[in-house]
Amino acid sequence: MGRGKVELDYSNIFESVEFPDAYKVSYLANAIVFPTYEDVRKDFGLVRAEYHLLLCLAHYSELTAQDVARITRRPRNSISRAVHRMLDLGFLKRVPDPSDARQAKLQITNEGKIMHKKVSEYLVAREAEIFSVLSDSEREHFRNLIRKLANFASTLKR
Amino acid sequence: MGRGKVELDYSNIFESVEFPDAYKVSYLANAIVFPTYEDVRKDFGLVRAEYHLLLCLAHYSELTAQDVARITRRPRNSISRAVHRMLDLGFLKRVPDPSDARQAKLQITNEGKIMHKKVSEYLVAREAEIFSVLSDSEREHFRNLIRKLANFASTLKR
DNA sequence: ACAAAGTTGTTCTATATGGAACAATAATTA
DNA sequence: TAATTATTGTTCCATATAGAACAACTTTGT
Repeated sequence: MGRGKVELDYSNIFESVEFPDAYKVSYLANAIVFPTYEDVRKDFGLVRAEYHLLLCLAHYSELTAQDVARITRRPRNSISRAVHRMLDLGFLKRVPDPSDARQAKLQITNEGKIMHKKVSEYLVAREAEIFSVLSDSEREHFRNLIRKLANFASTLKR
Repeated sequence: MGRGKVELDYSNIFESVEFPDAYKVSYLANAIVFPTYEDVRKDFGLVRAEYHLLLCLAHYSELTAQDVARITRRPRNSISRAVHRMLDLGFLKRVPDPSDARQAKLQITNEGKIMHKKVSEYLVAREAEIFSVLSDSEREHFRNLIRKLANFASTLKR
């Protein structure tokens, strides 16, 4: 008896940690959000900032790089790098802003929209999978709560 | 009129995106979770895997590096690197496992506990700040829902 | 009108990170 | 027992990422 390996319960820490709610949000980020970015990189060849660009410009018809940095809370230089690659890939086009020579307006191309559609379909499916553990009414509650949290987060200084 | 810059509503995308729930979880990760790791790095000198080690060993008296990798879902090599640094810093001690020469049992030292306490206090305060937007009953609901999601995430293959 | 301060996008650099391959050991199977 | 397969911890390497500094330009304040 007692010779075999003791199987650790790896989820004890969910309850015993000093900041259990924040810990589980962080855990979800590590377990789901970042692996998902990794999947997008492997399957579609886009790193995080690149996909963020695509996503933003699929939802706002015209943005500057700075806008995207603010929307996604990424550093400007990451977005800058991503813009060049997305231009090269033909997923974005860029037109100088005549009213402000510092900046340029970005738009998504048709190729970009096609890529966005492909990635989105993957992400929609992944969302469905993750949230399948919640009932409809639970999911409705979660939606409202996460909205509050996200809206609050969006007011935090960067 | 109409000459000034138009102020963009950066949170439109919260509702218009194809995967609004997952997007907001991801947004929280980018807006809060990762900046928090960054704060811990700057203020306490510990990178993510290093703090994860400390956290795990503050809650389980003895773990292998592999255990920590599984608990936190970090790659083994990140943990391995972190173990060496934490040993150097005197926050951990390591004893070979006589029953399995491949692995070693890790434990937190008193210095490690002190550091853990400092970082935890910071994270507890941060948690309180973030969740201050929810009422007590909302937070209670959120706690239950995020627990379900985290438990589900913990069953996903890595 | 002029100087000072702020903004945009960029490059350079340092570092955190993850994948792949590896040696040592243990477990499994023939 | 011998051979194969799996596991642990590690090193090496490639890359994603963020900070700092910068030039060009715009806005603000005097």
